[in-house]
Amino acid sequence: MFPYPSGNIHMGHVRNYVIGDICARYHKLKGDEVIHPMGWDAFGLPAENAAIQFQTHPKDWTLSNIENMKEQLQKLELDLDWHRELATCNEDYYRFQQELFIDLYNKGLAYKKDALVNWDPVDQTVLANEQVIDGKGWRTGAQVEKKNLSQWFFKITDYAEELLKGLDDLELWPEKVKTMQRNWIGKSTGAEIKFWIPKINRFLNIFTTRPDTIYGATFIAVSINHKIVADSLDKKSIEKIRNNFNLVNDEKEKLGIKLDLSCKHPILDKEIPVYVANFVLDTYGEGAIFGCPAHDERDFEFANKYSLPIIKVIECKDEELPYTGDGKLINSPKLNGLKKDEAIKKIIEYFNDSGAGKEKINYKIRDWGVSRQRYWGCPIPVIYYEDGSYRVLDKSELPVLLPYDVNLEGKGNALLNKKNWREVICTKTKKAALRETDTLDTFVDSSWYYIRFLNNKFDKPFDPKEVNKFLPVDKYIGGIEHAILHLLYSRFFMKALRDIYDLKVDEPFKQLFTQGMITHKTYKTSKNEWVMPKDVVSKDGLLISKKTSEIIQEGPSEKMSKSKKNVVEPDEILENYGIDATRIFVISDSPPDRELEWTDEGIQGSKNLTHRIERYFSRKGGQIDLDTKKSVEKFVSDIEKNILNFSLNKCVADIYTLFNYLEKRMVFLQNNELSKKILTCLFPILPKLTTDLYTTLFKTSNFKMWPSIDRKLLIVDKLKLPIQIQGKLVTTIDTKKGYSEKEILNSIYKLDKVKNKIVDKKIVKVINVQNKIINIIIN
RNA sequence: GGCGUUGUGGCGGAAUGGUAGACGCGCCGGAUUCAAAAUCCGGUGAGGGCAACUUCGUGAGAGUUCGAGUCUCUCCAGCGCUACCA
Repeated sequence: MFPYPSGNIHMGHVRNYVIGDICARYHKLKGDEVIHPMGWDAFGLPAENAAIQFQTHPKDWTLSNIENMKEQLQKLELDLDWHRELATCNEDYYRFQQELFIDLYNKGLAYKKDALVNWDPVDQTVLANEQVIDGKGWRTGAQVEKKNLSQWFFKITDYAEELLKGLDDLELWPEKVKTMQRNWIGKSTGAEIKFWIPKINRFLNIFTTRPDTIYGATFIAVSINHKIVADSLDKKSIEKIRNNFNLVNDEKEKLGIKLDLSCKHPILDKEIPVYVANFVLDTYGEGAIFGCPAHDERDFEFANKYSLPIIKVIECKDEELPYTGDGKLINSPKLNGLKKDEAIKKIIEYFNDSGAGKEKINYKIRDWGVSRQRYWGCPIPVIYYEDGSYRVLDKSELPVLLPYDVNLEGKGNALLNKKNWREVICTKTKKAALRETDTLDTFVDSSWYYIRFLNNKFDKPFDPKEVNKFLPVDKYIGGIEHAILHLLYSRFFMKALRDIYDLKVDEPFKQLFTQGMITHKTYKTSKNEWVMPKDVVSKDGLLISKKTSEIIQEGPSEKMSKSKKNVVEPDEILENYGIDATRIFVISDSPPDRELEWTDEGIQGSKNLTHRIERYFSRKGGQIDLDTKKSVEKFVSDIEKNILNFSLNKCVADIYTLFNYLEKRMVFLQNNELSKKILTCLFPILPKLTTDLYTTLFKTSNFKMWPSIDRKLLIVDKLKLPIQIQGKLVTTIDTKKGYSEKEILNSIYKLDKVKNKIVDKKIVKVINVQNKIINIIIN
């Protein structure tokens, strides 16, 4: 995943990109065609905030950050395709995004509507549902407000089913991410039932997953934003109710107001009351429910509070109420005796016939709101006429450039005040018009950058031939924090573009690898001030501050963060330990998908390993025999397997194992062909060191291809065969592969350890798993 | 509450159903050094034994199997996501 140019590379970036770099270098050595790009997710709010704070311009701030971070990445000597570099804030990127917007619009996948949207009062912009966490803005943490605004949306809901189904085929994605996406899409199967309201002469549509409990329905509840509320109460009363709802302290407390309406029960000859209730979500289903208190916890609570009847329709004990499990239907003439699933099937059939309802699938996912009331983003290519109508521009009218000269100090979106940019004459109608001042959510930028990487100079967004040839991305590496946002949006984009451009690609990322975060111990003074690790020294068993000599308390290891100051700077680490040691350490201590604790001992140990390898190749002597060749061959095979599995921590273990073995036997390979093999396999992990050593030993820095493995050398004939009695290990014996069971048993029975155990016993059975184990069963 | 995921030495972690603890860190001995760092050699799951050796041991309990860290079920704990989703 490409980074946001915040100013500096941090250790998380280093880990992310080193993992990718090792893969890329390995595949290049294998002769594979590798695309290993880098770019910048360069639009977004921090630039605007920084611009105001530091009296600069978002563009200048962003571009200078990019320059700085690029320099830092280059210090890491990552093998990146810099010719593919892109920044989403540059015209040559976002103009093509405007084309894609037009494509989406023409395909009916972008539309504008009035909607109750999430408003972040601090960032002064709308947020997508995915960007609201616990009712708070994902960046600011501010309580999100509801506002009714006219907004652009992408119709991700059209793809809900495909996005859900597609997850099953993403075998190389972590289960965790797939689960999160499944939950977010939130498919449920049930029925939509029509309830007739005689007084206003209309139906109320209600979605339920439990149509089998229809006979137990004793009330209806709708959301405060439901149409029938607006139709039956005046604005003042609605506001009053809304305020009452907002006053509730306990989020789960149920509140309801009875409307002067009642609904006909769709089967029984009775009417049930209609409430406005605070627990009914207006964004799910149609914003209305029927309450079956006997078999739903919320309905039960509500019914008790407002003394509504509770009718049991599934067999259970009274004290079990509300009972939500399966059971035999009762008190339900058409369904009595049936179990839940049968009852659901039957009642839906009945509704189909009577016209009172039908089977319905419902999704939690909502359309993606992409309008942002901010300056630093991709302008939406739309103009508005004085009568309020709008026109989406033609591609020939692009690009709509983001003006540079704006006043960011004012209130709201700076584009609103940029008159000479905003006011235009429509080229088609010659009428006066105003440009759309909202910009696109930055997640739109990142939803297709991997496509643009294929050809960042192309004069259209992409070349379908290249897309079909190279996509999906084989290996995609990044943090898990994008499990829903970026990774879901990108999947949607890929599918939408597939349908617009008739592409052959269904998914953007074939394999997803989520790397773990980097943690570090935290340090605090007695005044609760955070202290950076580099400012802490150990003295007489105490930790003290280098600067002030205050005593420092050590806290738990937590994710590196500027606020807790428990960070180490990549620049300093590179300076002190070098590229290779840094690379080794970020992959060595933990599997790459788990968290890694940064420690001084750890990075020092990695440094020592690089010295040791250097030293090894400077020494001479020893006899190269078959065992040496075999150990090198095994090394090649293990490293390869572990790189392919992202088990990079095991690669480091393989390195230690190899050198432990060679040094123990005092075999120093020097400029032997075996050294070539070893150095080639080490190259993806330790590019700098191995290049130097290779040059010294072989007078060239041109690595050959990744060595092909001689399978014969991987065969191990010598064998320590475990001998079990009753499945418990008794001893091991040295033998060779392909031993004869009969002969080996004879010798086993002579062993004291075995004799002692089987004396006076009868051997019932001997299980010989050839070359693996022998298990003797006695009675 | 729901879903997912993880539980293995002092620590990070290895183990296609077949010798649990590879490899590293730390620690303990020793060599080298005036001394330290670095380096090198040896040891290091727990209990018992002078020893050969022996018993126990992968969160708990059951099951499948000749054999379970690994598969199944039921719990427990941590982590993550989600949460009035009808």
